[in-house]
Amino acid sequence: MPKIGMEPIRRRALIDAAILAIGERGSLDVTMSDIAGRAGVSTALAHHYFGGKEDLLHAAMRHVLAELGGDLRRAVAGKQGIERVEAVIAVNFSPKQFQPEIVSAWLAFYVEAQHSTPLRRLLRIYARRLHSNLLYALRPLMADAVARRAAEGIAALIDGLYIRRALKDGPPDAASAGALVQDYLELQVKAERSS
Amino acid sequence: MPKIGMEPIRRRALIDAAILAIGERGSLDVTMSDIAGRAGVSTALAHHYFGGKEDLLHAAMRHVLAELGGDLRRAVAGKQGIERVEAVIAVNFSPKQFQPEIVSAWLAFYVEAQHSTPLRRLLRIYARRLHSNLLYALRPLMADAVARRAAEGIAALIDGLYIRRALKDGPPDAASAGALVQDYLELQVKAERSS
DNA sequence: TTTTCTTGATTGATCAGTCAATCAAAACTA
DNA sequence: TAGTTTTGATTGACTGATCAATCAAGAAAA
Repeated sequence: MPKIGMEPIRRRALIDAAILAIGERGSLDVTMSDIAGRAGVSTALAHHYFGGKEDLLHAAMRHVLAELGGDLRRAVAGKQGIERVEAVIAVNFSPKQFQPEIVSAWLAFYVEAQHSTPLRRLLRIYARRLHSNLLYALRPLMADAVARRAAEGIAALIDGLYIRRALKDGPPDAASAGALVQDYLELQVKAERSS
Repeated sequence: MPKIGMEPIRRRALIDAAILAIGERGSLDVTMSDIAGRAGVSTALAHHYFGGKEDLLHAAMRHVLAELGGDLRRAVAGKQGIERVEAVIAVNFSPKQFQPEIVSAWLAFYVEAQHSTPLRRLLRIYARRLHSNLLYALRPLMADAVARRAAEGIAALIDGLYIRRALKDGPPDAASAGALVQDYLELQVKAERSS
């Protein structure tokens, strides 16, 4: 039943399968055979479309990153100040992004980035964008040094809550995890007002 | 030059080598041959003393955990309230614990714990102890619900800063990472006093 | 001599990656 | 239209490399 124009369909199926496999296993230590099987094709086809395992894994990571990046861009569009920060937090704890499989995949990519320069570069770009996003929104609300620290803290809190989610430890639901970060933000803003 | 009583020496050397290897690689995906080589022995000897790879890795993790646990117990001994919380924070960002290799090893263990029940159990025990430690110290300082949230937040912040350390992102030195958590603690305490 | 420590060599399993062959739609031709 | 060729899609079978685990044998103390 081969038809023309299968390529984009297969690529997408393989990427989705890879993310799911990585998310379930919690690490990049998955076999091509597992991924291909989930996508309903042979390993040879995965190699045909992606070249090698690394390429497929990197494509999967780029997909996860682009997905979050897109959500983030849409969420902050036109927003300023505290509303903008709240939007950033909300996206990170949205049902779509805070899914256990996606969170686990993130953690796996973080680990891999430690010894893969291209992956680290990708993550660095995303981290920088998040940071400047937060900083831009926080600067009108507080002194520069405080804003920098707050941005740093929010980013770290999000990462920490992601880890704890992957381990099924910590706050069980997205809502209370998000509330915890919101609370941190409010504390910083209040402290600044009373100074 | 085999002598008697080598066992403890070799075990220790192999565990140290394993931690170093895991820390450098940033994941548990290290070979017995690598570990044994670092310890200056053959792979066969590693199997002789530890049975299998898993056992050695678990022993390494238990060692890292025991080390931090010991430091923690010593640090909080006799301390109460805010001093106790500060001691907990200080230990987590001490030069010994915040070393890049140790931090990377932690991250690797976190990842592995996602699909290893015994490892998850070990981590869970440690996490609980940390949590109740913080809670016990925070309760006199603030309302119960607030104390719980603060404990949750401090733990998540520490984890988040560990991740960022492993990725060489975020605050570069232990001091400013620790200061960030201290700042969070102070905000919570101040907010409580003014309510 | 016995016991403890140690290893080289080997085995078996797992996997990424390759390749030549198949299949079926699409495009072309008479 | 009917037949033929081309082309993209797809796979099973194979290869080579890596690695955990085993084992029987050797070397040095006791």
